[in-house]
Amino acid sequence: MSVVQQVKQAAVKAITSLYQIELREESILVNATKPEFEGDYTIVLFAFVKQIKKSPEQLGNELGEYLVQQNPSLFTSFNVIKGFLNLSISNEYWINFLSTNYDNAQFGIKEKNNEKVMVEYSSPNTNKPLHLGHLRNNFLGWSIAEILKANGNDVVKTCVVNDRGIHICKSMVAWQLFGNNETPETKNVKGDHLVGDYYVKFNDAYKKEIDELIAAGKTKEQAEKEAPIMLAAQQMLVDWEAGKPDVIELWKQMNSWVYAGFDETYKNIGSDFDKVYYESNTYLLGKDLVKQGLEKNVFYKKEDGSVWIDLTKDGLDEKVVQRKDGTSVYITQDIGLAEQRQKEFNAKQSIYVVGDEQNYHFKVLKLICQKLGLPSADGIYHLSYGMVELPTGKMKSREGTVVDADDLVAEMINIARQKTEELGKVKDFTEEELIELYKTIGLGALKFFLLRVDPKKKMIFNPEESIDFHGFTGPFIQYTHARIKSILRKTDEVASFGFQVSGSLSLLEKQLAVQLETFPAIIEEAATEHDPSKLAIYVFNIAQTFNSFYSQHSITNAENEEKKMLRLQLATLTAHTLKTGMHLLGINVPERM
RNA sequence: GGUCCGGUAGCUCAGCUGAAUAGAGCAACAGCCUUCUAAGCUGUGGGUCAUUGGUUUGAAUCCAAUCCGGAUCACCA
Repeated sequence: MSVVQQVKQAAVKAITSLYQIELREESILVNATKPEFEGDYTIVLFAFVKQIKKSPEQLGNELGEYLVQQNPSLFTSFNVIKGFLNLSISNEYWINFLSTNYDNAQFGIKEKNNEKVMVEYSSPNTNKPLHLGHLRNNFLGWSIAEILKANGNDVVKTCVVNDRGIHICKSMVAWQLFGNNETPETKNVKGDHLVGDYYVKFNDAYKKEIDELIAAGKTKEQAEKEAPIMLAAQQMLVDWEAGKPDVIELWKQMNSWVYAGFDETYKNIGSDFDKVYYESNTYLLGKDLVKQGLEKNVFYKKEDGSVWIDLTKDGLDEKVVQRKDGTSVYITQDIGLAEQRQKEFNAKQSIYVVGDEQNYHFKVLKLICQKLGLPSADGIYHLSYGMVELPTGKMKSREGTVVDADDLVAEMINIARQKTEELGKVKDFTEEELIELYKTIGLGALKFFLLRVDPKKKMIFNPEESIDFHGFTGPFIQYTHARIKSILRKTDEVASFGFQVSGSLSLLEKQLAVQLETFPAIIEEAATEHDPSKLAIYVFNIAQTFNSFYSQHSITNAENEEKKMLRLQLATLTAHTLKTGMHLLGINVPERM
């Protein structure tokens, strides 16, 4: 049990027995004591001053006295300042905490609870390569899945590939028109980039045709509708749905190029999935649910045959769920897929990692599923994240302002190489080790940069100012880990030395121990709030505290053997915690750098 | 227009289930490498927490209004 929990429990007991008042543990506010005051944890008394009808000072003194008396192994002393009861936790408690946990590489990871969670993330379109926005999605999705695993859940990672629709047809048409049978092999370019290039070519040609039509006297609207290349794309979609063999073949061909490209990128950035769905297989799902919904009067039919749901009572609008021609819309397949996955996994939570532009969509999806009575409905959670923008505004593929994922990753690795070479600390590394290290650092910097902020906030990425390697960054934490490992490599005493420390802890020794002790609680918080940034901030704080500790205390040349062992334990547990915490963000930590 | 999200140091962000003098990083400035990795550490300066009003013993945090920025409200996905 965590210290904070123990404090709360003890406080509840104390208040009950002193004042005969029943309190819930949650109603007791326990904070870390501010550094300028004496103590480790602080109970804020104002909340129950009224109920108990005593002055905060009196209450604090009575409570403090009782707590110290009843829990001598936990509390050693207390002081009351205004409405704050500051409690000092005993040295023995921290020392005991360290000696029982320091060698546990799994520290912070919870036991399995067999609760199933589905995480859907990445979900790319097959008409263009991944860009910076997708990276935020992938890193978030992967991280939240790992965090939930660490919190005891049984996690299934899924991906829904949008492999059909008008946008794919655009790339196909452009390739037919301008491609000259070009392939990724003949052009020596990744398949997703090749297909993306034709998507751009389509839009260029489309724009040109519109201009020509306008010059010939058409209105802008007419021109947009009548441009031959757009008509060709629309025809291709019709042909695709009709299963026309040559269209299907081209579609399969081009998609296979894209998948080969995606696989390379995913492998590079560390994304993986337990199950991949393709919209070409799932886009017809949900039709039977529309029928059921009509029978249950959840949906209603208009005269023209289209099917709707009225969500005005829920503060939303009316929403179409089936077109008048009987075909389904986007949300219909999401409902169908939700049902299918319910049958497949029976997950308690379904987390959709999707940008905040779809907030409304997911509100509607959850409501509809609830109204249809799908068992998985209440567990639907939209992990909504803000767009990644450039200083100039949003990224626009048509304007060529998109930051390509592969390019960016390569650039980061390149910067990692430059900086590492400048420092010249790894001259004895083999070529393979260097390549590995540059990737670890470059990708670590990028992932940390994208994960350290609250997911729901939009963020600005400035490609001109490259991502920093100092301060609140991935490499800073990696460096701290490497430093510790360097010390531990030089000593193998830790595992064999059974010791008993009796002296007191220095300020920084204790601060580090106190922070390390909260790791399990931080993982739990990140999991319940679906927020990896909590973990990123925590890991940074640990590294910061360790570095201060490191600069003030010698570990291998400590004042005495006891201190040395204590510090080795602190360092070991710090290394484990940094490694685990970074792993949960999808970031590796090197042994040396 | 309706709904939702955001506005905290020059910049990027924590803090937002109310509590002590609002915190980090970057940038600026001043120090610290014959001692475990200086991708580090220490210190200094830097704030009308968008504005106004309210609730409260106590508000960056809760409520209301206003201003600014964004998203969304398709028989698109």
